Amino acid sequence: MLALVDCNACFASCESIFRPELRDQAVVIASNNDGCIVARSPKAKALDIPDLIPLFKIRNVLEQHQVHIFSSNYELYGDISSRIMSLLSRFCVDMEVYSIDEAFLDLSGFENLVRRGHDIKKAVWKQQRMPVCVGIAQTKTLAKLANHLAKKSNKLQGVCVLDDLAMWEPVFKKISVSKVWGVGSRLSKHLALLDVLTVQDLRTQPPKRIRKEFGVTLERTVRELNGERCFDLETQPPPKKEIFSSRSFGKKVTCVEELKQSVAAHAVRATEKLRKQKSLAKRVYVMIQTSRFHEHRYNNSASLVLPYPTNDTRIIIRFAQQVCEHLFKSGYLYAKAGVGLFDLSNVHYKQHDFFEPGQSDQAFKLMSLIDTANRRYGKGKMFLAAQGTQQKWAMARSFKSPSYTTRFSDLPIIKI
DNA sequence: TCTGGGGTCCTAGGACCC
DNA sequence: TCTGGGGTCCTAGGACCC
Repeated sequence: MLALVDCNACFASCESIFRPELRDQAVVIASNNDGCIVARSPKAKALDIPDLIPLFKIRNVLEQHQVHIFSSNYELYGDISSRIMSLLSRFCVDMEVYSIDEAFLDLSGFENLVRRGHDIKKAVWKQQRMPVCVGIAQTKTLAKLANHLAKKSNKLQGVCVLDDLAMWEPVFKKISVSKVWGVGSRLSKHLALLDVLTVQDLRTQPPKRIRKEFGVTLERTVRELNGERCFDLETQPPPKKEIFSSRSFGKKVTCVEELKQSVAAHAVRATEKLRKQKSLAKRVYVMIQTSRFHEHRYNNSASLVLPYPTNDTRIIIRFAQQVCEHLFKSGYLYAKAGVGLFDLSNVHYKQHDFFEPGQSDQAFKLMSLIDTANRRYGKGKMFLAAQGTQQKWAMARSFKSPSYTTRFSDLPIIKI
């Protein structure tokens, strides 16, 4: 059996660890730039403060009820999280850290599961002062559902074991299908058209029909709801396949230089994460956006194939800024920018016609040549630099494929 | 005035090749 | 009136998650 252990109001609970007097008060945590509410203590939930609501919309309510407002402190939460995870690992044979506040535990071989669940809950409270709920079932999807029930029902006291599924059918008939892991708002609406409204409705659909209508992922979900394991425990999380850094600005940005500054900062952050997991990136992606709520809108993004897989901050900044310049249009109030690193590979990735990470100086010289060519032959155009050595030719080859996405097609190729 | 920041997976359709 | 067709790779974008 699998257990899902999930912290209750994680960020608000983290703040309460060091200020226990907050425990029984209304506390909310705001996102970066204090934009939205991302966590609420039970008292705050009782005041009907919605999740993810922009702070400015309910400022009055917060003041009226003297709600404590915290800016989020992700370093702190990450630290507390890793201590909790290490504690949880002592309660199982295997585990998957699923998010900052959730973990799946493999409880194979344990007998009294209700008791086990309560032991876990008690230990995390006693040692880390973090309230958690525990859902236990045969599959991840069911464990998620069990956790949801544990959170909602007072009777269960924070631990729910879904073993005999037939017995739970009356409950499944009362839970909206949107509570199922993997079913979001769009899918719920689509399912409603087929009269699939509850967990029980979805459970009893023929998997083949669901696959045809909705795809393989939802088919797996249906199977999981019937106790058939389709999603494995990932005990060693695979390295990230994409790495992002993006953020809204505190203040709107209008000039390209400021935008490029922020893109550089994101490139640095993303590259740090890249190196941490010992990967190289082959593609850099940049997006810039005006506010979604502003009338005068402009969103654009593009990606660019790097000349060779790299984790070199200078190279990534340079290319990211170049893409940024292409995307930039003056006359807009930019609200957000981001940098992504795609097509990641292991550092030990060998492909003889690419540069090795240590050779970035050579590559950098070539970049300068390309720059020179850009300046000489016209701004906004990317030229191919190709000179004698094999390595440089190798770079040339990688440019020959349409490196830019469609917005950057028709690049002239010349020899310098 | 002020509206999160990450990620993953899947699919459709275009490009390209033989 | 005819203008292959099938496989594969790539990309954009949708949908979901926390």
